[in-house]
Amino acid sequence: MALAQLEPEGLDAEGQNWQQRKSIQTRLAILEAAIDCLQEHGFARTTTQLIAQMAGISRGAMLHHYATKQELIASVLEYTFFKRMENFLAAIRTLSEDERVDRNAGIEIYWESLLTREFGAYLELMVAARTDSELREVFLPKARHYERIERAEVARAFPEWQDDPDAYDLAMDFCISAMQGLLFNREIWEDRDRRIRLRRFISTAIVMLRSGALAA
Amino acid sequence: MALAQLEPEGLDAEGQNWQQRKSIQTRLAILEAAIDCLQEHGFARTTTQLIAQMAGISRGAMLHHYATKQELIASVLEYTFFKRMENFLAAIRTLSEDERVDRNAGIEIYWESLLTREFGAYLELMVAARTDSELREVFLPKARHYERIERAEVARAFPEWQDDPDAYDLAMDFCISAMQGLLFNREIWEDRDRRIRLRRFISTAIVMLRSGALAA
DNA sequence: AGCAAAAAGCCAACCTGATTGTTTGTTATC
DNA sequence: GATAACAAACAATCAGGTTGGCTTTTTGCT
Repeated sequence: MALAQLEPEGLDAEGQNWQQRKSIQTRLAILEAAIDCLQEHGFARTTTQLIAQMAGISRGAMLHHYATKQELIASVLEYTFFKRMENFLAAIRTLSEDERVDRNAGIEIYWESLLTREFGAYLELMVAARTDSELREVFLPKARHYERIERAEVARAFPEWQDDPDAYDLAMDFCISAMQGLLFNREIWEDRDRRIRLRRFISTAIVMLRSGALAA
Repeated sequence: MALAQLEPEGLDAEGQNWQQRKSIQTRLAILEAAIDCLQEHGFARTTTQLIAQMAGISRGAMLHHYATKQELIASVLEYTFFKRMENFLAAIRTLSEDERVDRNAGIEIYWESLLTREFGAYLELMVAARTDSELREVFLPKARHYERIERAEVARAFPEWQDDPDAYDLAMDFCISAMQGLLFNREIWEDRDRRIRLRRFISTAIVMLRSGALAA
């Protein structure tokens, strides 16, 4: 149940020969282009043509690497989750114990991870999967798998929770819900100060949950 | 700033003549069909053909009532918001003071309002508007307007908050974020008990916020 | 009141543009 | 020579919107 287990295969290995290196490079360009497309135009308007164009290759070349759109989307799913998670955990590890435990700085880092291109694309797939049955069948099993990995990895990064696993689970559910909900309403709620106040409130609630003052 | 002000025009008046009544009836059938389509297939796959088919009329007839898809969507937006809000407020008014204030029953009613067909359709437009620039221009101004109305109407339904408007604003933001975030992750989090526990936690946090024990 | 013109509700066929996946061909690498 | 990377053209499908026509209701004029 470790993050490293699901590092996208075929993208990291420094290939020996020219063709492998070229292939990896092109695949990465396609994935990054797909992320941009998803973020900017949404899943529905993310056409294979647009991705290829943004990646700077022909559609034919793209369909050589990813035979179908579904196959590409599955790769984007893995890639965005892994990249975001890796960056998030790396950022958490840079925190001092004081910042992490007493000042609850992980919350803001989590919030920032929701504002990345990677999560933008992931989110787009997440909402599209609610109504697109094909995507749903690809997305749900993966999302549930990722969720378990995320929980385990984050638990390791926040050892101060380890003596109360129930509270930790609740805090995770709570943090994810509240933050993602805020993300969705961000554009409707124009008042930035109010959004900041909400994040501070969420943070306070989590601290109180950890201290046992806010038992469910 | 009252809900009644934005009751969709042309749908409620009991028209005198036959044509007006027929027209209203058809428009309602179209709106309800659009809600079903949005909920089931998502915005991207909600085609005019599908809506017409589900409403039991021809595409030509539909485009007679709503000349363009954008026009129809704008009507769906108004209609779903109004209908959900009206039902929500009506349900709140059936609560006794004890249920509402001391047992915080409004939270569960709000949650149930998020599970309705109307909110399902509204949500679909909300997420699609994040990346569809045409829809965005229709959605954002309306959503911001509705948000103000919602706040004012809900404030009237929960008079126990009226002596602390700042806490009320925060509680609203918090409740909306956390509940909608939960809604999004509902399918990923398979454990129903954990979801119930999260709602209880959110409820507790709001009660503590009202009592002043959880100042931001 | 009677009747013709106008308008409303409705339908079917057509047109244009876009998207996906397939097929065929070309060049460079193994 | 076989295979991989890539490109371009093709076919099938499907979207939204327009046009013309048909039936019923409403309106206005005598």
